[in-house]
Amino acid sequence: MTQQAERTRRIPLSRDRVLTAAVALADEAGIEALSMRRLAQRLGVVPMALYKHVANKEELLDGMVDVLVSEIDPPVRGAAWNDAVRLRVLSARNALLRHSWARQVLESRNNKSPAVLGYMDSFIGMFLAGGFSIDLTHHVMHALGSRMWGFTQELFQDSGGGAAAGPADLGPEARAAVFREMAERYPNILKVATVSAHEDSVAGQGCDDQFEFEFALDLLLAGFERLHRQHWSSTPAKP
Amino acid sequence: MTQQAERTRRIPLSRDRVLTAAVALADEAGIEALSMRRLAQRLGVVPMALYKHVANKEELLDGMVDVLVSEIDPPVRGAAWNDAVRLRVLSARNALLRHSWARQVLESRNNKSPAVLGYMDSFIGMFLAGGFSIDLTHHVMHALGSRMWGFTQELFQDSGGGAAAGPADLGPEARAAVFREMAERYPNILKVATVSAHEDSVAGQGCDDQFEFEFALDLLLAGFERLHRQHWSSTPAKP
DNA sequence: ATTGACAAGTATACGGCGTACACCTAGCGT
DNA sequence: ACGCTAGGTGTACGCCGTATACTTGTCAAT
Repeated sequence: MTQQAERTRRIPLSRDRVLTAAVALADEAGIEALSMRRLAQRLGVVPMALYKHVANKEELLDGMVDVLVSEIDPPVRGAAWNDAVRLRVLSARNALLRHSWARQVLESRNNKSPAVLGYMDSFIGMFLAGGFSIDLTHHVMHALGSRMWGFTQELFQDSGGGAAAGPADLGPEARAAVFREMAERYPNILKVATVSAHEDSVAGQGCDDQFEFEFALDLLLAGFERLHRQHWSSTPAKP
Repeated sequence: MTQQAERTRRIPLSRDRVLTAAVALADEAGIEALSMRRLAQRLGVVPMALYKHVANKEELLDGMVDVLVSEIDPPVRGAAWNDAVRLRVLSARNALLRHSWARQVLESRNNKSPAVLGYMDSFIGMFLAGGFSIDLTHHVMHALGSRMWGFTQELFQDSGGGAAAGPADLGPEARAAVFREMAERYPNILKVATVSAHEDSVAGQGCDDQFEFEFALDLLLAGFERLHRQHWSSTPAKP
């Protein structure tokens, strides 16, 4: 009976179950809250049990990236290269935005899993299918960089008030003082921050990240197209 | 005498000394080896002594970024905007390349110190001085993203052999097997990897990171220039 | 010269982390 | 019936950041 009860109650661990739980935990509690111990607890298991399914925490993170990659749509078929690339990147971005930990984890990984290599391979394939030379494709991939994953370093996401000021909200007079100091010390930041702010707040929610992302993406894609049309090559002459 | 000896032997700690030592330690031993305890040891002091000069490890890292920023050249005066931007970015890149920890630390920071804000402000100033609209400048800064700091996510820096394969060097027959499997599973990666490899190795030291960086940078700068010339605006029409 | 405030450095301890290692145990092919 | 093995356990180690409470060395005002 005890065996029976336990058998029905507890489905055995597996690499997949571990990875899925890790993703869920990181989604909910943030990547900094993802520890082997907490993950084990969530799975109703002792910490060391995880090590029967992943070699160590690094491999756990690699596995989480694989989960992420599996959520990216395959390339659309029969589209022009630029549409294909654009859609794929935006699909990756959607996956990324669903998982707040993804950017940080992707940035920290060096060794590529088969899933990651597969994604990169098929990504490269879109340019080659579009008639790009291997040479140009190579450089174009570098130029895309992390934009291939649908993200870039965000510059202005900070907490508004200048410096490492303070966590507390400020009264209106203090706000004005901060504003005045900002205007004096960082006049240019203030200009771009206010031009796009709909609220009266300094550096409010004025930045539409999605717009910024697509702006830069399209700028690059247009540049790629131009180079492709003029048969650009990194080694201009061959004797 | 004892006092005298100790006074001469030990110059007192200071925030600057702490930050400088932290930078040196991270330079030499890698960022993952930088702990408060090790840093204290290097300074001949008990760990908690550091906390009289930095609030916590986060602030230590922020301070290290400030050191980094201080190594970036100021903008050249009297140059065209694109030359100014280009030179400044490459100067930042040089500073970055001197400190292997810089990329990772910059990526992880959210709150900007005054030094960082100052750099951004003067960076923005280069575009404005070049006649860019505030609107375009804003989007252009986003498009640059981390390239402002002289880096991008490196894509191909991995350890050659596919997958999370193994740490050991392989014999020639094993190498060939890996190669064959790569060719089968990741044909496109293999193409771009081999076209730029001077050695017979797969994904050898074929990538000239500096070239790739400048390639993408110049592509973006050219795009910026085009938009500027045609008076691009994110809000095309005004009633 | 004495004192006493204050800043700099110390000592100890806590809770958390990743994970090495030895152990148990259930289920299965023989 | 038996032993192998895969999966799960218990304990322990060394590291980490840092809270708290202490000593000590310096110097200004008395």
